[in-house]
Amino acid sequence: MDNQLDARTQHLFRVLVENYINDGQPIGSRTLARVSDLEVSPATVRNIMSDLEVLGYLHSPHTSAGRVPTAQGYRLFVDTLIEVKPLKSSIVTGLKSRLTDTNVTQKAVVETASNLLSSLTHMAGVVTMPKHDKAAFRQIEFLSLSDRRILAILVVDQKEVHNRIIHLDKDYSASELREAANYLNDILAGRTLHEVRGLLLKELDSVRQDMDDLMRTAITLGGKIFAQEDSSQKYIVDGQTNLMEFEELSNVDKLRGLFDAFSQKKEILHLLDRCICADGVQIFIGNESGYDVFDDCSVVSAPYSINEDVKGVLAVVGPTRMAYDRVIPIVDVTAKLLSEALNSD
Amino acid sequence: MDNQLDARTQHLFRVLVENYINDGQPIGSRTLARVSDLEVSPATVRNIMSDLEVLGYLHSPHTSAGRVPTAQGYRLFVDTLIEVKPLKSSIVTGLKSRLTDTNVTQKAVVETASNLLSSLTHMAGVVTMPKHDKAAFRQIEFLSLSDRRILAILVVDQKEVHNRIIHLDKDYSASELREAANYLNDILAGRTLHEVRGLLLKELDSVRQDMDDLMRTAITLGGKIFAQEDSSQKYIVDGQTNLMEFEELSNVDKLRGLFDAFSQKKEILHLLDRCICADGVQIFIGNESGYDVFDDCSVVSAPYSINEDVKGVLAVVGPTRMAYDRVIPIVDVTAKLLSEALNSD
DNA sequence: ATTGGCACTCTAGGAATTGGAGTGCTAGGC
DNA sequence: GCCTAGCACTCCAATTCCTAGAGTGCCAAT
Repeated sequence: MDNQLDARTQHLFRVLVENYINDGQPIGSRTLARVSDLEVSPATVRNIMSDLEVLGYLHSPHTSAGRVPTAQGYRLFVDTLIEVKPLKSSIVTGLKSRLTDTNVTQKAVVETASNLLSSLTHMAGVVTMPKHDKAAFRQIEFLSLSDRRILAILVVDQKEVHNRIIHLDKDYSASELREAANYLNDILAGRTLHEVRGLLLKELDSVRQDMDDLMRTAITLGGKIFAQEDSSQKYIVDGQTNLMEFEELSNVDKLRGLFDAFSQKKEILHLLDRCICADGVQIFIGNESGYDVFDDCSVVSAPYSINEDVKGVLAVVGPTRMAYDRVIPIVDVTAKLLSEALNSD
Repeated sequence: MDNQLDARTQHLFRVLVENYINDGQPIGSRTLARVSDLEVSPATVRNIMSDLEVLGYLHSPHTSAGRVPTAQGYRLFVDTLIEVKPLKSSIVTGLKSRLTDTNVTQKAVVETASNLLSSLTHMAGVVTMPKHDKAAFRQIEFLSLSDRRILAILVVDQKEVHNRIIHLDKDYSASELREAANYLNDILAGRTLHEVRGLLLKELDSVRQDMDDLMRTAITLGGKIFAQEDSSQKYIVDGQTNLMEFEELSNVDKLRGLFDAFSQKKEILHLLDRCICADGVQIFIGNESGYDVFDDCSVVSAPYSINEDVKGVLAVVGPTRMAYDRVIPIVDVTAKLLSEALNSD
């Protein structure tokens, strides 16, 4: 395909996309000729638009309705034509101050980020919870409940706390539990959760008579804990309802599909997982994401990291017709600030 | 107002409401005469319907559209005419088994309950998290983070764990923290959180030189922890999107209002708090709740308790035109089973 | 290559029409 | 006095028809 558009064509295309993004109406040749500030007649513009349509960048809803960008058109726009507007520094400062409130848990920070994304963009904000694989084990405690059930409290990194209930085959005394905890704390100190998991699984395999009771107990308990998947919620959404404002999504069925996707989480997580390896802002336009529910949506995402390690992804979800030039820097900056905020722990 | 309707009128009214609930179409006199199994002509039915309209139980959307129940009509129906269908015992068993999975945390049980409510009714299910005021203090641990920040882990009742980060004015050594925790564990053991809060506040007032350092430290830390409001989410919603299916709510603005209410939580919490003192199932029909967002909705709620103390409320939210005879027992039974499930801890 | 002109297409919206559903009223029957 | 049949009336929902407006595509002229 002839990828190089001549300068005038590019200009017209950009003006068209910008205008369409602004007011949502298909743009006709006359309008475009007027707003483009070029001294050309509508007829000329028509020819050019016709070319662009053949190339797959534009599309007519019907014969007499002007043109709108296709997904491919948005892609071209975003990749080569867009002029990203940097955020006002006052906004950046505001974001920063709301994110770096050291008095809150990681989860609260993530919720704030999600909220900021959605309120700045008037679309839906999504932030995945930080991955814990590389997080450092810090401490474990056991508390015995009734009936051979034990509450395990696991502290990770600086301030994340997880608790799980495990069932046991036999009773353990309080002191046994304390000693097992001490033992585990000893041998696991400073390791990453990933290592911890591996270690325990290996040891569990080789539980033999030559271990003393203490070790056996400890390994058994530890194994049970790390065998469980962490069932806590994997991402935080905010501003879902903003999506109801958009006409292109006002079809109740589409909306329902989207909302269900948000609450089932599966598809969205898959999509976001794919963004985690990208370097900066990544954009999925319309069907590019590969998920039907997002057919009329775009997702603008960026990974965030803690101490240089990528730990999660944040994203904005909205209609394909969104103000990319505004959203991209918002996502970009929020990701950076979130990284900073979590780093400082 | 003449409150006693004659038997035939009651019968007709009930049939009308039941039919309207079933298929959502306004009922005309001819239809009603036919389905009511009474040997009366449509004209007679018309007269009766006209009376019911004067009394405020029915309403015509327009001149030639049959009639639908008003909120007051639903109220009459629910209070005096309804025949509640008991749940099949197989369903009850199913509910029970899903709720009494002892391997999970309180929060998970509440989430399950919410999910059951929504999936059984195809409407939205809401369950408040158990109140903790009367919950027993069990144990507290301190973990020092960097920068004079401390992670406090608070175990309540049998298996609820809360963690908070507190800021301090000076550094404490690990052993100081351990001793403070021990001290607090000692003096607070077995008390309710309510008592604990009161106790600490009182002591905090009278922190004087005559206390030793240990006590001062402990009281200060404890005070800081219990001064913070518990910011964890206060209720769990499931099946919001089910509400999109109902034509009477398909107005995007109404739906948006509802969804926003769910995510802001404030109004819904107020409403549910009012139910907490009721004894059994309570129903708010249309504007009875006093909140505009619920104008076209009904809320069917019931409190649940742990060890005889009311700890929370669960509810189903749906359109006023809902199958009360099905929903009421579902809410009722779920509340009882949830109580049981949480009791057994 | 660009432009003006013109015929053509399509849609959104309004006006008019029609059939169906249901009511309210009245007069007559039990 | 209650019930009923009949009838005129009302209103809505769906259909059709029409028109104005917007925009295109093509062609011939520059």
